[in-house]
Amino acid sequence: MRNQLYLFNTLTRTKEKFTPIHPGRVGIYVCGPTVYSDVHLGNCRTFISFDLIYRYLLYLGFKVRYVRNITDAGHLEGDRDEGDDKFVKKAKLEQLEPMEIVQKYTLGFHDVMREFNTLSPSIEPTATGHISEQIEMIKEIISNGYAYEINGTVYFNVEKYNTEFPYGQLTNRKLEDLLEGTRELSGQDEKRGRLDFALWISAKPETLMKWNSPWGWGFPGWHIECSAMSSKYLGNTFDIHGGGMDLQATHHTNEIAQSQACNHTSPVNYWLHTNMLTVNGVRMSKSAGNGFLPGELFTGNHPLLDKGYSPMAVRFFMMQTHYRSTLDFSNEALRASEKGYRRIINGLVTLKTLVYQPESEVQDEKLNTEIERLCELCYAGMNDDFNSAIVIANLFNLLKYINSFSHKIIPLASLSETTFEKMKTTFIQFVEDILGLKEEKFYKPNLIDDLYDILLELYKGSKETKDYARVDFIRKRADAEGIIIKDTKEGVSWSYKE
RNA sequence: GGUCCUGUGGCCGAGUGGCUAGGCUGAGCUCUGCAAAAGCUCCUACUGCGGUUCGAAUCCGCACGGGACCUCCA
Repeated sequence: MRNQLYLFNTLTRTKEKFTPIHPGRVGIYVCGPTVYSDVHLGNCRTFISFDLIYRYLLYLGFKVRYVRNITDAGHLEGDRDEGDDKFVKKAKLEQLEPMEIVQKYTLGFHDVMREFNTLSPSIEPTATGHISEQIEMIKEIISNGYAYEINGTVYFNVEKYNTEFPYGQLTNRKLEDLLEGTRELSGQDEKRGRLDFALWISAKPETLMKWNSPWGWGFPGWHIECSAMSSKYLGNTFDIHGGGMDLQATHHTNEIAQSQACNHTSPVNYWLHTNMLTVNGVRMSKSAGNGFLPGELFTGNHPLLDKGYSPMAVRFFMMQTHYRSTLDFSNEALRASEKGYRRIINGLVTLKTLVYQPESEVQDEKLNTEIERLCELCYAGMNDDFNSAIVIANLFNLLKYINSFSHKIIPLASLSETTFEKMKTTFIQFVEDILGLKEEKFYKPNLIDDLYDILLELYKGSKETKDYARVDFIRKRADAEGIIIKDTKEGVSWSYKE
């Protein structure tokens, strides 16, 4: 394990040295998507950022249990603890069963995550699969005196909780300030406190997704699922909890309160929050309607896009920025990243072909030191709160040398074999294993067809100049690849060898 | 209104109390049949005004600009 990992803890608003609860093991929970519609690029950024974090923890040799949930129930529209569940609303719209919606968008989400080359979490629990755990937790919170039931709905008593624990700790806010930002309770409200939130919501007759509970038929509130599932799989106190910054004030604040009220302990040691993706300076969000779907981005089929950008170019684009900074989306920025990504990958391919051959030449002491230094800077970058931007900058610095070696501008033998190996493994591991970038050979869908066309043109040209040696060569090589080149009356074409 | 964050070169983006990240773009050079790639060089910034300091873009204050959260959202 290299040096020490530091990470920015939202709870303390400082960069802290990372010390896992159990040496060598890390438990991490990340709030996953609500699968009632397609994930947009902003959602993807969070998951890609945590993929980087997960990958680096693995790289450091930790045994990591990475839990990322799927929210497939109980997520209300609006803040009044009434009205339909998002899934039901969408289901009515699409004339589908709620679980059909869940299935459709869960699969879609997984496809997108795969395109972005993210590693799968260790456990991907669903809210609907953990209803009883949530009910048990709510029961415990009630019996501990932090929640009350009214007409089949259970509310968390924030003001009472706040007398013992700092409710607004995660966003550094006092209860009075929070209260100031909320509306007066109207006569329709049944909850007692303005900040109280629902743990369990009573079902209406038309509610489709409902479960029986001690408080009657209903469904769980949004926040309780994460508390229930994180404690189930990671314990009452675990190492890292992550999510987008937009979840900090409400969802995560409530999660802490629930877990504390239930388990009498603070649930998480390190809270990590990723920043937002913006479009023209404004946050990308579902409600703002400025979200890009990954598919639109890949194909370029969107009014704001000049062209399509490949998944790896987009991943690289995100990696060039630190996860806690906002990232502004523009064609110009994306184009720049696309080029940068290709340079890195070309370098990667080049590097893999480089073979060290010691020569009698004198080694360059300073060069060895410099290369070693650049390698160390990559580790230092990641250890400093997963600063992938620093890593990439230093990879480019290394790339300059890699290209110089490859072009024999600098003789490779001026490096010691140890330094060469270090450069090689550092570059390859950082690009592939940590940043999660891979060579996209054929992200251009028609590339192979186009290459056939080129081949056939060469073939035709060779026939015209009666270069039969070349003609035979092309045909033989194509045949070896399982492709038959045919001269027909209509012209030259090819088919698969039968 | 409340609570915060932020303002870096043509663009995107790191970072730090003094040792000028990096990428993209543009210009030039080397190499080169042409081209590409690659290497080298140049364009060298930190919103404005004060203050602290031997020294600040980096710390503090004020002003202005941008944004987030406080309501569903990664």
